[in-house]
Amino acid sequence: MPATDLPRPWASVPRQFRERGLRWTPQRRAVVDVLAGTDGHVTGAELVDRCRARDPSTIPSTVYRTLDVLEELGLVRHGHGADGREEYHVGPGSEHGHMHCSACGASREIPARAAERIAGVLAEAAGFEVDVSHVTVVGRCRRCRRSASA
Amino acid sequence: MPATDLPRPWASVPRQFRERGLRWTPQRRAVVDVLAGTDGHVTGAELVDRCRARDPSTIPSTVYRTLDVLEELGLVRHGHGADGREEYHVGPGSEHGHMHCSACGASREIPARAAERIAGVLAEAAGFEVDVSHVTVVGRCRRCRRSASA
DNA sequence: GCTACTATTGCAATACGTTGCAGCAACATG
DNA sequence: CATGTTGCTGCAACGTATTGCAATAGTAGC
Repeated sequence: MPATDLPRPWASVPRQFRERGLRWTPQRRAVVDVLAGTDGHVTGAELVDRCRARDPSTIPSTVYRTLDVLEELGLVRHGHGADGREEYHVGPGSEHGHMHCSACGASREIPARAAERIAGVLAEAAGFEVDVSHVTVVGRCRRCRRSASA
Repeated sequence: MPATDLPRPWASVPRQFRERGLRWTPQRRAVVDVLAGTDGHVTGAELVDRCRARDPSTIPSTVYRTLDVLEELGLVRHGHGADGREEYHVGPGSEHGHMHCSACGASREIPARAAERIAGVLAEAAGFEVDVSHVTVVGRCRRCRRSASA
């Protein structure tokens, strides 16, 4: 199985691993395969499930440890959903936080423009540099506000 | 044990329970007692531990369920720490989010003024009404930024 | 292809929270 | 004070995530 089997953004991952003295194992490849077929976000548990679907012998701790490594390499980022569970953003370039409506359960991305302004506010007020992609704010979305006030 | 044993802001809690058709039980009283002796924030696990310190027979699920009820009554609010664990803010009037520095581990409150501006940004950009006290943003604090750039 | 080095795996144990359910007990009522 | 309702508790099982450790298996070098 040549490494070129991996889709575009992931093709060079095995090399990145080895260059760092890390090892490219079947288990890691499985996780990366699953991530490559994932669009946007996944929770840790979902990822474990999908890996298990391919290989029932998959061990959760291995998946989580692989995700840690991938995060160090900058290939995924993780945050926490409204309920505090791990949530992974796949692929660099998709940095964004989330807004979660506690009324209807919907989750939307925070627009980049808004995220920038928020980062600006915290930088100015407290000198704090926010990791935008780690943020999930909870509240009520436009629709639920309207129907509540009606 | 008269209800007046409970410190100021909690004295009327038993009544609030009963008025809603809820019951005032020894277990609930224990949780409220512990909360009354708590300043600011606690994690769920901490709360369970403190309850167990008073009464080793305390059951975690009872504590968590009591916290849910107290939150519905508006007596506590919960958010999620940087690692996604439950974190309770004790007492109304202390609505605030947190900034957690992933470098040094410190946690500070988000200044009310900044929180307002952030809420404004999201309301304007997406019509979203943020529950400020549920927010924990992760990033780097002023000090860690400085030492990193040096 | 074989070897040595050591990064990873698998597993078991642990921590934090949640949920379903049967039995118990608060409390309003008479 | 006895009683009926039904909200709560305790328990056990489960879901999600993390950690320590011994055994395994990638890799580089020969």
